[in-house]
Amino acid sequence: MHNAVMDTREKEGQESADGLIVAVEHLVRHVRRSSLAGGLSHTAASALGRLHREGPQRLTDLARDEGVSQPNMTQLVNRMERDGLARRVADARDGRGVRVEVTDQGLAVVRQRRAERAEALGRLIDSLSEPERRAVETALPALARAVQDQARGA
Amino acid sequence: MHNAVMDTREKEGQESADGLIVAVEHLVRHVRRSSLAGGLSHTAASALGRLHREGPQRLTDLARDEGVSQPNMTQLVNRMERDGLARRVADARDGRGVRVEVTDQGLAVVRQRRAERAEALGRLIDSLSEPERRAVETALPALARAVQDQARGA
DNA sequence: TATTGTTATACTCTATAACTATA
DNA sequence: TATAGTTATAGAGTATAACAATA
Repeated sequence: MHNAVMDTREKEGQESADGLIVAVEHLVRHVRRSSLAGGLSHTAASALGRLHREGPQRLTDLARDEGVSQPNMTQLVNRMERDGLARRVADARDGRGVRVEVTDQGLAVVRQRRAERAEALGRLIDSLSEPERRAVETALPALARAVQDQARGA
Repeated sequence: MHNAVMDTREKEGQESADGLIVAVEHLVRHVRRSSLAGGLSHTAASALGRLHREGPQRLTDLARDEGVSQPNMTQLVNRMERDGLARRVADARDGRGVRVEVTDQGLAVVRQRRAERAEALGRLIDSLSEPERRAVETALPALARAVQDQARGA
């Protein structure tokens, strides 16, 4: 029995993923919908969250890390600046560059949004059985780690 | 120890969610990025997937179920029709309505896209330990079920 | 010459308001 | 009058190409 399992080990993830991907799609949609409150778009929230976690950053670096084009990030920063969520400051060391910072207002919105998402996930988790809850607390961090490992490898 | 745990049981989901939401955000982003291939937008893929699962539907029903406005769905169906992924057919029972169907080409694209997402998730799962894998196989369906229960309640 | 950022342009996706046609 | 759908309009988010300014 164990040998058979080990022999097909490489295919296992693939096979179970076929069924699991539907579950992930439902979860993805739910989380995305729960976080649109606060008037903050997904894109803006993601960029602001990064600026919050990692501090002020070059526009180019922010574009690269967020996986969007440089013109896209220029426009996103324009919108965030207009909405009082972020600001541009000149880069003292490089006359070509600008550094993007979160404003206090932007910070407050980021926190509110994260709380909303956490609350939505918390409601989900509360409705689970105790073993399922433990499984979630193992599975989610493990998957997040796998995502980061894969990002590094790729 | 167990008593203390049980006493704070109601708050547990909320507290762990604060940390888990970061994991979910990483997973959400990863899954979304892995599925943009095939030239199919997230919106179109979601609508096509539903039409595939549930069969031809009224445009209004599709808009409601997908959680978008009716004009939005009109335009989305326009784009999908133009791209050969779906078609409008007159509703025999109601002269006002149209039914939206997936074309064979649309079906092929939906299948390809789902396979891509499943492969991406499969790669993630393959990099986990055996206990983590089992946790994922418990956690994801449980969360998906919780999402659906919540959608019904709300 | 290479890099940083912006501007120009175009397309998808989204919403609300106004409209047409049918029930 | 109410419902199904489209059209009009506007704004966010995305990309590539062309450009300006600095290194």
